[in-house]
Amino acid sequence: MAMEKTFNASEAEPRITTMWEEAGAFRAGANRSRDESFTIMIPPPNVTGALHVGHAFNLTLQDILVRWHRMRGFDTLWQPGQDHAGIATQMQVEKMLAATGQPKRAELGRQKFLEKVWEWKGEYGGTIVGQQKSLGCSCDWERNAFTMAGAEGDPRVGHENSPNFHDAVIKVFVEMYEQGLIYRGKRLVNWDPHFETAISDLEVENVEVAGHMWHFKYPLANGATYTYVEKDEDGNVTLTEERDYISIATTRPETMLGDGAVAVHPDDARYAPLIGKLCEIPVGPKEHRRLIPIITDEYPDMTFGSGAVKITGAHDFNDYEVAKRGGIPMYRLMDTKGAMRADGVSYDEAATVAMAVSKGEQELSVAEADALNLVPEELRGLDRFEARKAVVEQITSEGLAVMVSETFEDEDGEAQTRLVPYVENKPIMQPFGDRSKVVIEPMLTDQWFVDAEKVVDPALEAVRSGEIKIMPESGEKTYYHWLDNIEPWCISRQLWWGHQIPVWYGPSSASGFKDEEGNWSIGKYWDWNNLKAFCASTKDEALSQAEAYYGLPARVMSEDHLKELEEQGQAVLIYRDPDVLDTWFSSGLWPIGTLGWPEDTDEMKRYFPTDVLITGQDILFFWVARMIMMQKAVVKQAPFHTVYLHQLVRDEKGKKMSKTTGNVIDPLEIVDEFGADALRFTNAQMAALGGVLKLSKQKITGYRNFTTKLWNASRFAEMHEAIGSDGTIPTADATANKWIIGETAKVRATVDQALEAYRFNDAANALYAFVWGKVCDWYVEFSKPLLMDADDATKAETQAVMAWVIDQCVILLHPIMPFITEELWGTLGERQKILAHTDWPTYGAELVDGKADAEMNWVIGLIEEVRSVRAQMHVPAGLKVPVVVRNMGPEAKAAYEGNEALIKKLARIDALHVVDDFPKGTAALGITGAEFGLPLADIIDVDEEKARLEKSLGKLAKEIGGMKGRLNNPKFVASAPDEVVEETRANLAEREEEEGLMKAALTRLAEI
RNA sequence: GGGCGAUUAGCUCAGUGGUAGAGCACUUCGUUGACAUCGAAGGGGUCACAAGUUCGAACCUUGUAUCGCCCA
Repeated sequence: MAMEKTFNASEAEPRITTMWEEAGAFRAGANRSRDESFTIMIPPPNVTGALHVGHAFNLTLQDILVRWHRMRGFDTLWQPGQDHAGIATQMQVEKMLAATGQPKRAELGRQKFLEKVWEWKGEYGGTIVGQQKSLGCSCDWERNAFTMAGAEGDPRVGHENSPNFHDAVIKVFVEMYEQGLIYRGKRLVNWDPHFETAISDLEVENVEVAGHMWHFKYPLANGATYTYVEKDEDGNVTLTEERDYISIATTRPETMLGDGAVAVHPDDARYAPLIGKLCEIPVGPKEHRRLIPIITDEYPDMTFGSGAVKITGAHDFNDYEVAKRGGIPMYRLMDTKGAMRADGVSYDEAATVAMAVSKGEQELSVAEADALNLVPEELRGLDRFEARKAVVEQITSEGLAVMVSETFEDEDGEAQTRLVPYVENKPIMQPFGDRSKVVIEPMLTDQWFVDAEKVVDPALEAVRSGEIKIMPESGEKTYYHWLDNIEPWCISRQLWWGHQIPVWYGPSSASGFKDEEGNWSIGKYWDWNNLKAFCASTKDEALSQAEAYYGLPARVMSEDHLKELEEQGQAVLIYRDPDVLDTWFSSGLWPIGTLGWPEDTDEMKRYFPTDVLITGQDILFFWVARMIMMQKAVVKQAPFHTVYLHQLVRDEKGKKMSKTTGNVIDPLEIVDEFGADALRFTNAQMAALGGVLKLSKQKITGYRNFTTKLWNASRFAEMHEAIGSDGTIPTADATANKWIIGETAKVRATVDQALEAYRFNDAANALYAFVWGKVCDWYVEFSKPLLMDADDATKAETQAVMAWVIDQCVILLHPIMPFITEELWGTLGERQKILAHTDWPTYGAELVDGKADAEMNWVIGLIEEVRSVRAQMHVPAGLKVPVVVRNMGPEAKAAYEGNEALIKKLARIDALHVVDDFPKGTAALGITGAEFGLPLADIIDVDEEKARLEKSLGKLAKEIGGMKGRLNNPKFVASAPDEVVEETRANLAEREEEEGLMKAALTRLAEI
């Protein structure tokens, strides 16, 4: 049955996917024929996710490596799975609840809500798996893992065989806690006021927005004054002014209420007399204006604004550091929703305490400072942006805004000047929650942290020592830079969907649990700032820890009953931390958690440590570095030996793809339109190490055309019964056959070398050039006379060679283009095994026949030269012409005679005449080994031919000049490697031979 | 401001010391026994700039310019 003219991807791909699945083709260890294992852990996509081009790219590279290793007989595992994605999933489910008119999250309560999440996950969590399959990903899908597997409520849908990831996460937390690597503390974190949780840096998008910079006067205490002097670069005084204030610029006036100090640079002469003095925050009730100290710190930039900055430690990351260094109190101003605080004592009382602190009369612990609400009554409860307006308004109306003069036209059109508050309109970088889209608030809160400094050293060492290699190398520099300056890692999230922190709290002490009358009286002994934490894998363990600690029975109180404490009796009550762990904490354990750790599983033994991690450069810190740190901390091993980082996939112009720009390419649409193979080949082809990834439909179209080309070459082979090789390397007599066998061997070596070095683009380009440029352009053409006009033996030989060559193309292309190749494999022969399990070839240079190689290159050169001259001399394409030759050397004679049929056909020559002299009007061919010419007396255009020859001569002269120059330089001959000198000599000889021919031809032309 | 990187054909990009490349686009020709999702031929480059190292530099060194990305 004749093959269709093109490959029908949309019909074949699902069919082949099913075939692979039914055959269990991708199970761990499938097609294994050797002991070495090869493991890749998929970077787990969010369970809420849908496949985008970045995934498609990333997955293509992984699949190429995995299929390549599987075909080579490695014990191969590509571990798939999904990440539970705390915020994203919670958000998705809340949306669904709203859309379907169900009760809200808060109304449902934690337990019920989590049931809904699990339901949702069961229904939609597998979406991306199907999409990954449609790309041809050869993961062991039966092992699909999930980072929440085994957690409370897990109904095991879609990740039936996942190891109990929850156990692994909890065990690691407990172990790290016990080793002192995890602690709880009050620190500044990125706070999302919409979701009311801490979020990671990764979930923050810094966006440049139009902002304002207000300039305010902070009056000096007690009406003090100083001489403010400004100088230019040369030290000339440009401004002298008596001032009773210090000028402060801010983009966030509402945070002024929480200022703890004003800082200036220690080298800033302008403010030197003010150091140690107090100044007034120009906002809040007059009678309770707070005074704050003027301190020095390296942080302020003397050249920026006034050079003085206000320090609000509880609401700004830079200020936080300054405040820590300078012992400046940090006053939190907002609640979890980003509104100004309404809790605590009155402003008067709070301000009085803060004043005492400023004056050094009192000290506050971090917790005490945090408890103090310094928001004036009239601003309490206001949204932070409303509060900003109010603060600006108050300060300005009081005349404490810095004023500048402005020109305006009065009613009569006269130019006038007036003083206006100095407010700069300027772009500022503002942090937004990537999901909530609200402005992120740096907020001082109680959170759990991994003491990263304590686990960073083994992770740094792993890369420094070469145990782990990061590609491209620039990634290693970035890695060092980040790890050398590592910050504590906030791992708690105020969410419900996630691994709940395995810590229970109780009172710090059980002494005095009974009052004088012997009655139980627990509640008043709770000091919320001084709790005892019990960290344990299970509730029962926590309880026994607590009982041992208190010497009394302990029980876990329900979260809902915190306030009923007093009513409880007969036991110490402890409660569980309601927060959950950062999703990255669990995905940090991905390499071991998916393999069943902490159980001593067969998979851990076989597949860990894994081999390569392929992921986006953007999560080097957030995931890769943390995985290395955690695996090193937990199992004392590096999780992988190679990290391959790639960039973001962009549109054809290099722009980020985004829905708002409308330049998003949907990989699933591409698969529908062009087939998965075309997308995959494009991905491989653009995967230059460290390169910018620009994807365009045009490029994909080109590689779709390539699949068609391969299909049609196979179709040709099929038409001539040149199919069904059994894999035996054929032997050949015909030079063309010998040659293509050698070319195949060469490309196999190139592809292996390229993949060995993760140079996917080199592998793809080599295969493209081979299949299209060698097999289709030349070998198929060469084979035609051999298959159709030659003797039976030659025909049979050529059939065998072509069958083998096409099979090799299909095998070598399989890792990049699995579908069309699997289809061809099935179409072109009766096979022992499916292509995905076919042995990868190992033949090499021994198949290259140097003589055949040289001969075919000479033949190709001759054909190209004839075609070129024909085209330039306007010989009609269909017209067959004779060729004349003289002074034919033995090699040229053998080469010509051995391939006469091909040459005649491809160059459209009807006969070769050996002559002593070229007839007049013969166009010379620049071929070595003989003088060939095209006798074109009737049609030759003398001027055109002259121009052509002169052009060739010009090129030759340039080349010859360069080579002669080098060879005449004794230092070149002395210092260059011998083979380079030899090569140059040989090359020069050939070019000079050609030059001779051209010159002779030019002379003859002059005779016409 | 700090860090990392880029600059090669009209476009997108390979190219780690030895004759400047590919794909696309462009021009001309072509229904030649697989393929018009094709074939043949062709045009097109001071390898950003400057200095240095070297027999030899797109490649190594230094500086300059411009443009990205990440972090502040």
